Amino acid sequence: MVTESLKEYLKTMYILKKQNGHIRVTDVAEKMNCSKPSVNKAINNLKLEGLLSYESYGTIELTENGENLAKKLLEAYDIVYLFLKEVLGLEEEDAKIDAEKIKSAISDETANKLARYVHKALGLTNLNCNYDINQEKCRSCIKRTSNKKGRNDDES
Amino acid sequence: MVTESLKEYLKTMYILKKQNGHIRVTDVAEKMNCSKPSVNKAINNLKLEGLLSYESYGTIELTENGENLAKKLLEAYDIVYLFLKEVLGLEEEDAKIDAEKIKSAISDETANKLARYVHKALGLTNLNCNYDINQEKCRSCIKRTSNKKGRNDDES
DNA sequence: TTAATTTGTTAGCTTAGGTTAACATTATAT
DNA sequence: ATATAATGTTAACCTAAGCTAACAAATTAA
Repeated sequence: MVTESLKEYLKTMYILKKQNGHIRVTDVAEKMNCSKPSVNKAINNLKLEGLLSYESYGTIELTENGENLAKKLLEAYDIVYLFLKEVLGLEEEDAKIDAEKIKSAISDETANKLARYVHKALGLTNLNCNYDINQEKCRSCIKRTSNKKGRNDDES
Repeated sequence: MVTESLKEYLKTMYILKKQNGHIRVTDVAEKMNCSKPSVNKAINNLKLEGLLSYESYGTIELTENGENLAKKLLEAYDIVYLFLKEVLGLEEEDAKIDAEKIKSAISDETANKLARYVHKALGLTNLNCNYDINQEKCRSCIKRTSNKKGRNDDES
């Protein structure tokens, strides 16, 4: 079973892979504020779930399934963060904290509806944007649009 | 420590008290889809936290602290539910499921900002409404206001 | 190239939250 | 009033998630 905790590890690993090109136990432990043995346990469990491949002292690689799940979770984080910060007007730090918690709680359906809503609320047009955490499509598209606000073609 | 799980029990007990006038182990177990021994454990822990008073085979009563916390949690549930259903347009069942999860995840600050936002989004005026789950102030005020929409005095 | 440091693993423990089976108590119906 | 049913409790167990201490492997510096 992929628990909430395991999802956190998975997401962290995905980000580390993008940032550093590799995933190390130590780095995961540091980012997650937990011990290395805890990371080890998570690795074993994620491996059992087919979300990553790993052999002792080897390199950690997310499988296709693992990467897809990580992306999905990160997309949810991103859209919730945007909503809290840009729509509700929370402070950045508060928005991050709550987005982190909310993103694990919501269904795909809710995430999708929220994405759609946030885009409209902020006057954005490109709903096919994927909120890619790395390219930060979503945040940049907000910055882009905030300069020429008012545009808002309705297609829902 | 008042864990998420304990909060669920507390909230359920508060509702049962309002609905039935009393709180019984069996009813809590049924509402929570868990065993009676689990309820027993929760009772002991909530008692340790000073959130309810109880003696074996006696009656369960929330303390003032317990009642206040329960109310706060329920208010959060209500406002999140409203947002999901009325603003995002989720199906009732989906909204309930996600509201249940989200309400435990968000900070007071987020709940307040969301309440404010939902009221504005729906054209409501009485922001001092307390979203009392029992009197359903909030839902009824929506029904009330939806007949004379357009009114919207800004005071944030 | 070997000693020191960093990184990863294992073993054993703790806590929170849940379970079932068995028992105790209280309430109800005859 | 007492047998039956409903309700509440206890004991013993399980799992997930974390921890520390100790050890093993790999990397880096001397």
